[in-house]
Amino acid sequence: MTIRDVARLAGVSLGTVSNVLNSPDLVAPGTRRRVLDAIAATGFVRNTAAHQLRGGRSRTIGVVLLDIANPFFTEMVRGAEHVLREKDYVLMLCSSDESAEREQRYFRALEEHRVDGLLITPVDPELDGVANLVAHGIPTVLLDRDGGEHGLCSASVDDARGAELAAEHLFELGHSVIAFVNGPGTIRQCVDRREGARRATRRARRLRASRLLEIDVAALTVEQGERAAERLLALAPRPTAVMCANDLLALGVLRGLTAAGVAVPEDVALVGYDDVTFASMLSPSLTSVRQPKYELGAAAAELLLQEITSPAHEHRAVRFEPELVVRASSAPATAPPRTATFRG
Amino acid sequence: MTIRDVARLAGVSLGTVSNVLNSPDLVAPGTRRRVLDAIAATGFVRNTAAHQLRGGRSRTIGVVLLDIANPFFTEMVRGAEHVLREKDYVLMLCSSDESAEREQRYFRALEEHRVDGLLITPVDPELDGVANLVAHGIPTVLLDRDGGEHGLCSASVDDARGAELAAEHLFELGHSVIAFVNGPGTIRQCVDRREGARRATRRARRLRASRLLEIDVAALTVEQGERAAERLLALAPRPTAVMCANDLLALGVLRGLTAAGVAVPEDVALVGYDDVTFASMLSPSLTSVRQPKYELGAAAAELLLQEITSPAHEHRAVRFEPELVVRASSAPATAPPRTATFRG
DNA sequence: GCCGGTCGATGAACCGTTCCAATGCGAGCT
DNA sequence: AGCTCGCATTGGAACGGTTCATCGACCGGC
Repeated sequence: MTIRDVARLAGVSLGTVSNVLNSPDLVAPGTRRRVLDAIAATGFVRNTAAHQLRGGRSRTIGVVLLDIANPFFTEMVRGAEHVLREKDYVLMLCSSDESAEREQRYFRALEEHRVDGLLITPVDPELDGVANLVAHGIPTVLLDRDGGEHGLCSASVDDARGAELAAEHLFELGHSVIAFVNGPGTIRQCVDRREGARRATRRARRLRASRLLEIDVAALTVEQGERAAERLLALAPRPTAVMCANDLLALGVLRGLTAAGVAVPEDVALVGYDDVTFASMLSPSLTSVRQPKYELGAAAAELLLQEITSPAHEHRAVRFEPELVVRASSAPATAPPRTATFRG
Repeated sequence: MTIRDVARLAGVSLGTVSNVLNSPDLVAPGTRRRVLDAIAATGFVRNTAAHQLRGGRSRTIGVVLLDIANPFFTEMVRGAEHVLREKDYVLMLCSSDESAEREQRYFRALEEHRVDGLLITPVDPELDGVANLVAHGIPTVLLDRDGGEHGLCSASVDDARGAELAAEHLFELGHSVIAFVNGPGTIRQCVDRREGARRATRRARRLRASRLLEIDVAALTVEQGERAAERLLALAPRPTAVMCANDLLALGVLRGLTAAGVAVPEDVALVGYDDVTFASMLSPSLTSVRQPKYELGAAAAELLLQEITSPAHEHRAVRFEPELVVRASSAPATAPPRTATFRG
């Protein structure tokens, strides 16, 4: 069913049908009626490819994520989708699964599809793959990465600030020795969060003796958290509070401590990071740092729309503030600290 | 950068460039070299729209989900993506958010984009919106819905069987009175799971006195689970085992029982459904019914590929078996049943 | 009766690629 | 030399819409 079939049925030229579709006010009401009837009768569906070929936009946005099954990313996608569907955009969603080669393949495919813009969580922190796309003039916005230094639009969260909030919270509760169970330095987020925790510690030290004991683990998993709990119990001085680089680690620590007979929050206060869905469902419910995921995606989409519509465009790196959600797992320090509770 | 620019630079006709791209063996090695060099020099990227217009496929699959932020769906998408990316397909992902109107809008957009096929979790169980697409001849496969009765391909899980497994497991552990905390009858899954639980109960009754106490709640949430726990404790005869229509309910029940001083699994055995990530992380770790989500998506994608490539195609409704994952929350019944443990 | 202007409709060019019939050319055969 | 054959390459039509210059009809004014 083409525009030509519609024209024939309505007894007009194909140009007129096109006008009915694109600028209806140019067409006389009677003719317009007849054409619309013919469209309904034929079940005509406009062909985006032809539209696009003649110089129009593709009404398509490419989204390349590290992992499509990760709720953090999908919540961002949801935010982006809600913004973009208002403008009749459709998302082409690709999961690079953290493979640079696969990412490159997808970039290529999206370029061939002539997407109007791209939302990317890049595999390579140096943005090698992305540079190519930008050089080709495809509007691009980074997700969950600061693109400022590369002159790109981006929407990201201040990870240092999040860890700072967590540490600050624990110091303010009266804890003076805090353990920070952190992931490997190869992960940017871990590096940033360490920086934030240290910053808070430096500030706390001005008020009273304060220490941050850093415990690095190999991965951000529950199992690693359980192992970290064992190491925690052997520490001297023994921390009365623990913060973790993410909620899975925190859950592991919680299990490890509970198994060893250490009560949370009575003996040790615990704070996670990410505020995943189940954080609020644990017993005790977990204090955690929430990232504005939906807003992140929505903001990135807005930036992209701006970049698409206005060619001369000032690149902006939007940075969001994380939020500390205080729940039951973090209680004030008992005075004096009940270090005796630990079984070395 | 078009194929014409490449042709000019290489000093050949545009037909030759097309041949280099599509059937390289038709072109003399020397010429091929020159053309490839020219392609590299110009940075030429093939335009899918033009390709598609000329009669090719769009290499695009539309995926319409109820909720893109729901891990159940995204895990399916991951399975589908892994299959489809091997064939150089890109996914157009749309979240209907359970709105029929929005779903319809997306269907329309995907049709205009001339997707080669569709993967759908339909909003309307009667498939009103989908019928239109099928009539237009767009290959369509249903996800997580049985399409057999509508003559459609589909990949779904046998929900009745899952609940049957759960109930069977509890009866086999020696429990004779089981409570089933189920969601509203407007949700297909809840209806099917009820059916399965009843089936298992009928069978258990042949061996010895067995009862299924059905407790219906308004929604599949943690909060509703907690409320259900209160109702559970007031039941007579008192169940020694509880199965739930999903893991959130189970978590709520767990919290409710624990708060009332009832121990799981010592006093009451507990089984969930879905096996969400945190099910294994709870204390006690939750016995649950796992659905082969990834396989579901992958199978749907395979079916779709078949339907796309072979025009005369026998529609198939693939049905997966769920799997019971036994963990710590379900223990054998103590004999005689320690109903005294309950505080009415 | 002629002119200018407006409104509505027309049709051809164009977008970038694919596909196919046609062409050119050299080798091999009679 | 004339012919056929095969290979490499070419040129142009086609895909389905959009855009725009153009055209025709009609009306009012002089």
